[in-house]
Amino acid sequence: MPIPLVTQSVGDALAESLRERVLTEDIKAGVPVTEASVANDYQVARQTAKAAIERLVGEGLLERTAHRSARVPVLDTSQVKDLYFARGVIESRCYELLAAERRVAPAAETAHAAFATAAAGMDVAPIVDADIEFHRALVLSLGSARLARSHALIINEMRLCLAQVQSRHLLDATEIASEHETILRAIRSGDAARAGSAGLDHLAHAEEKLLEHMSAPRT
Amino acid sequence: MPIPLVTQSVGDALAESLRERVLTEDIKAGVPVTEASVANDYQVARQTAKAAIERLVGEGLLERTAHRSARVPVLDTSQVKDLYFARGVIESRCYELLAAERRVAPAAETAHAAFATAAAGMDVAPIVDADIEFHRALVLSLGSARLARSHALIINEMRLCLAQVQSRHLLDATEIASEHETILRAIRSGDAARAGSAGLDHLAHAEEKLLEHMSAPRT
DNA sequence: CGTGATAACTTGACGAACAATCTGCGTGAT
DNA sequence: ATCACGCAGATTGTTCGTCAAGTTATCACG
Repeated sequence: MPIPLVTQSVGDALAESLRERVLTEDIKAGVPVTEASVANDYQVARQTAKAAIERLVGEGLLERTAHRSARVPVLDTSQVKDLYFARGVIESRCYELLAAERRVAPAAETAHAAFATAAAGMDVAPIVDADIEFHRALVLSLGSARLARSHALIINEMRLCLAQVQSRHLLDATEIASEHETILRAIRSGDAARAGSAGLDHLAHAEEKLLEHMSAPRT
Repeated sequence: MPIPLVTQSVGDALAESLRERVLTEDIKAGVPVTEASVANDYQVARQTAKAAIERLVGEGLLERTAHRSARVPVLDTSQVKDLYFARGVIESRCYELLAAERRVAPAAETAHAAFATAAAGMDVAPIVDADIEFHRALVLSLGSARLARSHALIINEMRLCLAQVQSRHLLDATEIASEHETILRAIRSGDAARAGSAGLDHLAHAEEKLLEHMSAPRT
């Protein structure tokens, strides 16, 4: 069996960097991301920048219409609802299936512990990352590449959305941790129905707070 | 509200044509799809061909490693299982949710009827298309753009797989139609559990026949 | 107050070029 | 005969320059 090496082309690295900058709100929503500006910022050819931008468009992290600059999409409430809905469809079934196997991946345990650590700190970003990582690890532990891919697409858009809203006001780390714990316990005990519904509850809470926060301020 | 117009850039049209050729096995699995050959076939620049190829790679319809030509992936049994598994996760939950609303979209009814029409004919392709369309319509009727997108990705890979296998031997149109009918009835009657399990059964049958056919011949 | 023309900006697509890399094949040594 | 080596061909990665086409905003004009 060949041992795989990880190499990265300039295009790959560019797309990755761009994706991270979008997800961390380093590139803010609404401002145009022109091919020329990206090419200039990274000192790459316009074609290369174009390819990277198109890749992100394909992932839903940028949006663009013909002959106009790409922008980070601003998600309105209906899109947020769609995001949570789609995520709920996938995740709740995943938790049910995991419960049927009574299996919790070590990665999920790790992420769960990491969340507690992050929650102790003052920064918001690590908490969000740990939260996301927890759910990603659970879905990933089912071992389905396609499912993980679909989930990753949705999760990334959600990260985008969480980055846009100043999420520091709306997350209660203690509550999130306890909801995660509930999900894990249901999975461990083999209670599929409860695992699924706990997942949905968790999402519903997050969605509710997020929507509430989105409609309130004029920011 | 603006009325949207549909225009297509060369790149879009190229990607679409290429996708169709891949899905219809016009471009056969295993044979290299070089940028130069695509550029030459369609009389477009290599960059344009490259962009289209990269898009299909992103959709999982082509695979490629650095500095090597793209090829239509040959799906082995483990990949087929993954495909059906991921599809089952999404579709079964979708049918449950539709049953909760007791709602069957007209498009699904249309597709169901179209399946019967196609089944009467001798060609296999229309039957496969109608089958796919039936499931697509059901998922789409939930109205979630993200979910539809995830589902479409998986469905397309599955079309690829069905095109590769000479599916004429393994599908019993009558049986498929009756399984579809079972799903619809469960949804209409509001029986969520039965709708979900009928969906899973349907997929399990298809998967079983497909795997059986894949392991048998030496082709 | 619209209407239309103009200019600036941006993307769409092309063509050519060179580097880096993979592949296969022939050569030569063992 | 076989294996390692190296070389040539094919293919992608990336860049540059150029032109066409489309979008947006401005501004003069009727």
